[in-house]
Amino acid sequence: MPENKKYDIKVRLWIEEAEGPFLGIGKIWLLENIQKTGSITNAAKEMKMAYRQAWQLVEEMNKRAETPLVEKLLGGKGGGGARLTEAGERAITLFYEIEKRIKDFIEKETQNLKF
Amino acid sequence: MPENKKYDIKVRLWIEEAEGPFLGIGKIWLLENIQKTGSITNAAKEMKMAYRQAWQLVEEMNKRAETPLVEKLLGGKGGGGARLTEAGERAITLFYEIEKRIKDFIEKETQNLKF
DNA sequence: CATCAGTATTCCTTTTCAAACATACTGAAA
DNA sequence: TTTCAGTATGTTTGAAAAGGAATACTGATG
Repeated sequence: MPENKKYDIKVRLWIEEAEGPFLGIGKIWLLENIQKTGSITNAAKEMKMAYRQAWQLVEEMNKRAETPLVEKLLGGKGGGGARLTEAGERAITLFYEIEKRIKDFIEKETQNLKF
Repeated sequence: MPENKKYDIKVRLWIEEAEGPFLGIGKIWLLENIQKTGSITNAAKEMKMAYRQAWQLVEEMNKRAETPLVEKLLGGKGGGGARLTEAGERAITLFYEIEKRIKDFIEKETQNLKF
């Protein structure tokens, strides 16, 4: 009688666009942190990620979405900041919705895997 | 009227086990090539991957499956070789089955994404 | 018109991780 | 008992990505 290890299915999903991967869970987290902190700088700190990279991700998202997901405020009181556009907020919601549907499906459909 | 880019959902799935990721599409391809060529060396060549790495992947798979997926033949005429065990063959089938079910589901469930 | 905090951007260092290299080991068969 | 092709394994190298570090830019506000 074999010792019966436990195996389960993991899945990672992302939105793809003509030029390649467009939006995955990493960028979604970044969006959430921008929403929460009001700036790219603080979002990056929160995630222990370099500002440089966070900024690049935002650039890419904005360029490749039909309409920008993040609105950036330059200069002024507090130096500026960043906040989500409506499209940005919708992106978060939509992503999690899709993810949940898929994960629920997987949980239902796959059990007792053996290798 | 916006230019309507096309977005779709991509998914990558793998089998997870206590110690982490256990079996994804990369290892499945390796299994298939071992099956096809009869050795790790030739499978690796086929995939333009270093023998060393292919061998390590096989080791890992074998250790972490309940029963080895690849049987290795050492020395002898032709130097030996490798072939799939029954468990190895089942792994391939099972993996693709699960993948197909999930991808079909995604295709049905998600269309007209907008960002 | 100086300040200030966040955005924008370049450059350089470090880390990581894959690929390449090198070298034993194995055992059937001639 | 030599050959041979594949397995087994350590070491080295190198390229790409991540991670700082440094610097300029922006504009509301006092």
